[in-house]
Amino acid sequence: MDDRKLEVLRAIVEDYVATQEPVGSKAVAQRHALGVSAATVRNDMAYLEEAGYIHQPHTSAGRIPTDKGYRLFVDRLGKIKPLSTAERRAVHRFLAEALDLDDVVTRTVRLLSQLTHQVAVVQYPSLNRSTVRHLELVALTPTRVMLVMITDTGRVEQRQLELPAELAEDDVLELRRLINEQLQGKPLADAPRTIVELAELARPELRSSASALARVLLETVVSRADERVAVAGAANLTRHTAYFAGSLRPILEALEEEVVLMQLLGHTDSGAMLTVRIGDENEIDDFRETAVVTAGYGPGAVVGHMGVVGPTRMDYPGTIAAVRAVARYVSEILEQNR
Amino acid sequence: MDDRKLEVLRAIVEDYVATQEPVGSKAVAQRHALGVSAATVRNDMAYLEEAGYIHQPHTSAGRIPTDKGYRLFVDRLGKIKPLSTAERRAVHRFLAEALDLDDVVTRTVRLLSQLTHQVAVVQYPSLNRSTVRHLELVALTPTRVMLVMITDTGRVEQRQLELPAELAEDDVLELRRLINEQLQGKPLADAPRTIVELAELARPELRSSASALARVLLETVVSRADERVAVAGAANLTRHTAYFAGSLRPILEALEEEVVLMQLLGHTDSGAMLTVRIGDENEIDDFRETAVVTAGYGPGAVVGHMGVVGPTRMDYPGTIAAVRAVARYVSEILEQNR
DNA sequence: GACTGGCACTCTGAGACCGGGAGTGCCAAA
DNA sequence: TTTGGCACTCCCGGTCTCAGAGTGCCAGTC
Repeated sequence: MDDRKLEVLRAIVEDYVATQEPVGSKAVAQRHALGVSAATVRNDMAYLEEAGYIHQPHTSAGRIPTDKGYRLFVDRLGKIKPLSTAERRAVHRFLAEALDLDDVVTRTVRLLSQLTHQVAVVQYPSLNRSTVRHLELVALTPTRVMLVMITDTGRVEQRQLELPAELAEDDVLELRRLINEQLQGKPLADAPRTIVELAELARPELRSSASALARVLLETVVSRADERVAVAGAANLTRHTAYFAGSLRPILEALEEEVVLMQLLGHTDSGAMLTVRIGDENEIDDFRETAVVTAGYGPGAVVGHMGVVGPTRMDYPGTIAAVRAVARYVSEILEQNR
Repeated sequence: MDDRKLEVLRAIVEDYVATQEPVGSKAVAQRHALGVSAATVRNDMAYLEEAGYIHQPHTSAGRIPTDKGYRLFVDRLGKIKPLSTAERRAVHRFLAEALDLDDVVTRTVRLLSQLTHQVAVVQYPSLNRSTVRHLELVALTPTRVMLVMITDTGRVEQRQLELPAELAEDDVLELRRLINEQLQGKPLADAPRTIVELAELARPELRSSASALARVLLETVVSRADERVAVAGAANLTRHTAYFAGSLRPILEALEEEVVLMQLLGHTDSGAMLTVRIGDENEIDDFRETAVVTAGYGPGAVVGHMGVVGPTRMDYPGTIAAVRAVARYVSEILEQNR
């Protein structure tokens, strides 16, 4: 395809994103100093439409990019526009103040939504990809203990459980020592194997308690594993109220379903640090009219994902830059806290 | 005021809530076997309008209740309609499965929003009204500890802090003993006084660490105190999209502001177990077009609030019944777990 | 005095109609 | 390959009309 045709496509995408209105040949020829007349642009547009990159809502209207058009724009045309230094500084300052992981996640999700004016979604560091830093047992009553697990990413999970037998103070300490010996420093993905052996290693008197513990640990690691997600900026969806028309409700509903959000963030192109999914590329039906920009984050390896959801007619260069910058900085913070 | 006039008002409220359209004299006379003609109803309506309970969007339209009209309805006319036994059983079953407090709150807020088809808001048990069950110190590194606080309502707060000096294992145990001695079983509202004395009670070598701990404890108790709130069912707002017209965004935004939500739940009529605030009765501007139904909950004394937010044209009897039932059952659960 | 049927009046909302304007496709010429 | 010109299409916003719903008021009845 012609270089100029690509320029025309870029012009259409940029103008449409800016004005929210179909853009005509005349506007393109005038505003984007292509050095050709509107008639020429019309020819190019006819080609682009034929090829499926743009379409007309009706005869005698301007053109609108299709999903395929946005895709081409993102892949080849959009020059990522880096954040302004002021923005960059604000991001750093805001995130640096975070006290602990919860705080980091909460601040991140707010920041992302404000920066992009879209809905932001941040996954807590996946337990599967973390290692155990420490396990603590707190006796609440003789038969009730609280299990606290702290990972290298700073995530803290806590569960309470009822024990089959009363435990003395020393017993608690022994169990604590035992589970820490078995799990400390180990990646949680490998934990299930180790956990099942726990009961056997305990003194006979502690067997039943140890296996109760093991059961809860397994549950925490396996079933609850990735479920935590933070969302912010849902109000931004109303900016595009015309766009989403009647379909606002299903999106709001989907945003409250952790499972759905995990899918949304999860399907990342292996390898790529940043993924953009546009319209029909989303496998979840409710998001067929949206674009999703996600990035992995983590100290070294990826331990979680974050991203934003908006209309396909979004400012891709700006959004991509914001998501990437924030993901990188959060990774740095996790690195430091390790 | 005439008994029949009240009946007319009830009819208008009920029909308007059901149909979302202004209701005329004929409809009232026909559907609500009042035994009088439409003309008579018209006279009553003229009176009700004069008195400010209803109004006409324009001449030649039916009548719509005003905030004042809803208020009268709620105070004197709406017979609370109890939940069906099926619903009641579902509530019990769903909440009984909760594993810990987080789970209770999450389930409660979902339940409320599903039961009422509105946005539900649930405050975590206020720290100010809880007592300390246990405090735990977990050494993460020689100079970093995690402080875990567990209250009688099952709420768990955890914070990490950097210490000014290295601590030996015994030191940690001693500090733990110290803070537990000082705080265990005490209401957190009284805690600040006790906390400031902490440092003085510690051995000289531990003073600096103890005061760092005290500082974090104070922060947790005072500034973070009531800030936790859970929200669900925002998607339900779109049901009333016509009603909220352009004002959907501010409401969505307000729902993400914990401070605002706390105000919304906080201003409860002293004494009353259940509060209904209609339209202008809400002190927060963004909620001037909504109705808010809130109830306190807690084992014995009130430790937190929950409620729903919806359009003033809501099903008050049903909503009130649902909020009350759920609040009661959550209170029971907290009672059991105490 | 309270209620009722009748009637004239008002106002909205939906549909029909219309003209301007934006944008197109195509063609012949450069 | 590009361009200016031109006929054509279709939306959008405005005006107009009309039926329908609902009212207020009045005079008559119980």
